[in-house]
Amino acid sequence: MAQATERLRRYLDDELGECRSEDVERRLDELGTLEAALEDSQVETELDVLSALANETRYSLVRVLVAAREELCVCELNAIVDVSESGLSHALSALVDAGLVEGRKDGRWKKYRATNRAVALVTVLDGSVRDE
Amino acid sequence: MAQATERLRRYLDDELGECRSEDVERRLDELGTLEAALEDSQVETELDVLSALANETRYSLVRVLVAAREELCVCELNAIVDVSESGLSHALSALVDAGLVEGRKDGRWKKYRATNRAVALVTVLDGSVRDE
DNA sequence: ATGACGATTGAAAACACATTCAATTAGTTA
DNA sequence: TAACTAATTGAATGTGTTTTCAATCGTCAT
Repeated sequence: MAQATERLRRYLDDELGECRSEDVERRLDELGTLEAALEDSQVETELDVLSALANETRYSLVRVLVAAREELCVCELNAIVDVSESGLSHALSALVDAGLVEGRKDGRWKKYRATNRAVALVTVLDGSVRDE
Repeated sequence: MAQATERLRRYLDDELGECRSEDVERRLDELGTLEAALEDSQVETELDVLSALANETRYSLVRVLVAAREELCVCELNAIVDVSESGLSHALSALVDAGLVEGRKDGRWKKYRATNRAVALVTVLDGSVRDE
């Protein structure tokens, strides 16, 4: 960190023409404010959501459930992804934890549907990737 | 797969009251259509974007660059994250590959800014996580 | 030119994750 | 109750990712 702030001092010196140690302090403070703009717990949740989506199996499931606009049975989702029955169950469990899908038991079948969160994210992701 | 479609047949039988093999075929076809609604290459890109974001170091960088609304020097970003100089460079490189940040060389300094894609995703993610 | 500095790169080590297998739970039917 | 089926769970393994270290590239100053 000592090395790093020294470099920052030189950078600010370059940018501002001059730079006292209080300028470095101020900049560090500004950067810290940018980072802390959001609660830690919320950032943590966002990372959990991203981690849940960042996997081919799970993302396929979410995409299909969003596109379906209705709940689908596990036995139907089985036809979508290329993992074992157990792997599918693990995937769905992770998506539930991330608040991306909701599960409901219906007799001996279990059905899952996409949450609003999943719809919003898939929609924006589609849009932001389509128009490069 | 043989086992799986057999289960699907029983499920459709439950749901429809009856189920011939053509009903199973039709349902499998419908599910395939849902999955294939988007080009493979685009889904691949979306997964790359998600993978790039799904990491504490990289997500912190993106958040700060989005919040900053201006380009920041690598030496400034160094103060944000808790990795080595080399680790920071690797992280930024991955973000560039995913189209989430853009880099520009300015003399001996290098500056990065968030792309529209990054702004859109962070914004929606914030919104969708805030209102549970 | 030479040295110092900012930043990046590639390879290795440390670490985390996804998938499977085996066992289990819970619902349904006989 | 016992047998069957749908789905889940936990542990283990294999695979991929993150991080660091060392070396390198480009820029600026002397």
